[in-house]
Amino acid sequence: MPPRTQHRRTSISDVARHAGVSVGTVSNVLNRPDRVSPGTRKRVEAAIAELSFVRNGSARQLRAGRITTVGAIVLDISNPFFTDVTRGIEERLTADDYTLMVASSDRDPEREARYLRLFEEHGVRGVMVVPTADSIEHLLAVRERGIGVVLLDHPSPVESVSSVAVDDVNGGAMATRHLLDQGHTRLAFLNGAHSIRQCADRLEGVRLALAEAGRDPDEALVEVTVSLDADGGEAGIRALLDAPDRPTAVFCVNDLVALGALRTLRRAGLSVPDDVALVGYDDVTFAAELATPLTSVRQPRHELGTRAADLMLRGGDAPAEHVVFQPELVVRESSTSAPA
Amino acid sequence: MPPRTQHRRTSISDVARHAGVSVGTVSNVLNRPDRVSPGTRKRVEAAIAELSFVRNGSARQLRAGRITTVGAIVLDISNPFFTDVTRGIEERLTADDYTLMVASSDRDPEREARYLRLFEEHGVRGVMVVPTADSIEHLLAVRERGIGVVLLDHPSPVESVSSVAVDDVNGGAMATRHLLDQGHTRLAFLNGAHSIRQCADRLEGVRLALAEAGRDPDEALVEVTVSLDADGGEAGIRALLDAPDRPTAVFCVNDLVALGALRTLRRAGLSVPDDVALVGYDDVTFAAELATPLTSVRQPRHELGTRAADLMLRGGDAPAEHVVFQPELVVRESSTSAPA
DNA sequence: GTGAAAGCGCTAACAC
DNA sequence: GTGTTAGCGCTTTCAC
Repeated sequence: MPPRTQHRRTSISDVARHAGVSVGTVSNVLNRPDRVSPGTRKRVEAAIAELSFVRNGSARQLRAGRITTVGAIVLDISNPFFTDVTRGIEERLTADDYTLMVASSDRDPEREARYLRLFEEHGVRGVMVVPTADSIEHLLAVRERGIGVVLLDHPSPVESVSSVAVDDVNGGAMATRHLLDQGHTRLAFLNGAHSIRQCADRLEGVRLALAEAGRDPDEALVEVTVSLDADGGEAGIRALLDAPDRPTAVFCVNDLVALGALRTLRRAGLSVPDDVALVGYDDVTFAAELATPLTSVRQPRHELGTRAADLMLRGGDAPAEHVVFQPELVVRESSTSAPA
Repeated sequence: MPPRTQHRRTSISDVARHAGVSVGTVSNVLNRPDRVSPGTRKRVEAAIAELSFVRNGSARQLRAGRITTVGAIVLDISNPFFTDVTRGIEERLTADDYTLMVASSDRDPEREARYLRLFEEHGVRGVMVVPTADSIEHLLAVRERGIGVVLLDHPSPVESVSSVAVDDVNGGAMATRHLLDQGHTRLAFLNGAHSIRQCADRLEGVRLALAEAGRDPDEALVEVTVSLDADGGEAGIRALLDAPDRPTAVFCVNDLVALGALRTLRRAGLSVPDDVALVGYDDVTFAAELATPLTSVRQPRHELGTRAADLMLRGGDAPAEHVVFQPELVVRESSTSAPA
């Protein structure tokens, strides 16, 4: 049976009494030690230690409005992309002694709204959000109430809200140009639903690069809509294998999809890259570690986070900024042979 | 220039004034709506909407002591294992309308202590901690102050502190027995530092299984100490390849290490599993998706989290519990041919 | 350098 | 059913 003594938490006045000083003095020791004479300070510090006093953050925040907490809402915390972004945020915040509360919306606008309210109740100084929907009305409302808002991995639709994003159009274009450079003419794109901004943008980039090369996107490209995981990649490749005019190159909207695609191609007896070239997106940890290392579009995940936190920590009166990072194509074996 | 109006947050008394009622009534609408007549309730709700009022959580908590926040400190939030554990925790907490604050200690006892204090200041009801060190003195101190403590992925060294863990000794033994069953006689174990409890335990399991089979662990086993990532696996295999008596089976302390091992074996022209059988640990998402699907020891990550949250949410006077889950061996191609 | 006291926004106990 | 009010623990003037 644990001795979980449920007595009242020891408060600043307990410490004051124990040290024979006033609560104001204890508060000074805690917040402006230089204002207190060394003697009393020692005494108060001893009392704090003896009673193992821990400040009540709620009271502190209620009184002082001193807010050192920031919230972040990402689409899916188990996605390595967002994990790395989060770490970037945390690293930057820690440097300024801020704390981060993270939540995952799981692409559900209701969950996003729920966490948003929760963070607001907890008096966060600001929130960094990967929006689930294109509308950011609700975020503007939050901002009206004096809470900082930074859009994560999403370009801002309005001038007044800061944002940090990666150029997905260019990412799609880079991947496509690379495949065209390798001599491929029939391309497939395993993509997610166009309602997901990243997917729509990457498609736009693909079409752009095709047009650039003088190809008609409607002819040179087969787009297959799949779920954003390995099963999606498997289904996508199955659909392509059955088609009469098999593409020689497949671009996948993320690395998990590419993983499923790779597996399925191999099982079908096709060689990557000799029969089919493959390019993924995100450059997750294991992309380089696969039996056939995967060419992938790398995004500056960590920097995305640190930069977002940067924008968050600037004063509320600083003008909004819209940062757009450029992705980088990491070429590996999965795309570097000439097509058969 | 954002209109970040820094005026005072609208409070419950603003709402009361706007609706022409008292603060008590507004509070009642918020907390016990049934106590309020439908007419006034409507009016108050309208005022809340119009002023877009959001409750001040600090004041609420300060007054009511109503604590619905729980903290979790894991070793490394970017490790898929801990991500899944965290999701399990969150899921369970959400069901009871609790909120989770997550932090990553990065195996640094100082960071652990820092977050522990922070959580305590924020008045969390309890903390779930994967301890960085074997000592849990500091956690006992926290518990003394009325805060619940549950050890995560770590068996409790004391009866009075609840814990949730997975049997790593058995996990190591299962993997080893499987390899022995396949006819292997010369085994290697790519392991981490023994100061990490999981590593020490898994080694114990390996030796146990060898002894069980009548083998002398010191003879039948080569242990190589590596870093807990893919580079570690690569280095480990390199060391083994140079050895005179190459093992025919390699057990890796986690799947990332196994990934590096797999890659390096292939590059050396060795077939997995025909030349060398391979077993990993954790059964991460991509284990099944590799060109040679990886046999791995699966841990009930999600359940580990939900169970820990369960223990956390029980009343403070419930007796401590020590839950130990059993891992499960997931057999795939990387270990299922007879040795060459 | 130190103490006294006001009050942050809220909930709950108690009047009416 | 609704209003009034006392604090929760803290920071911060403002006296002394």
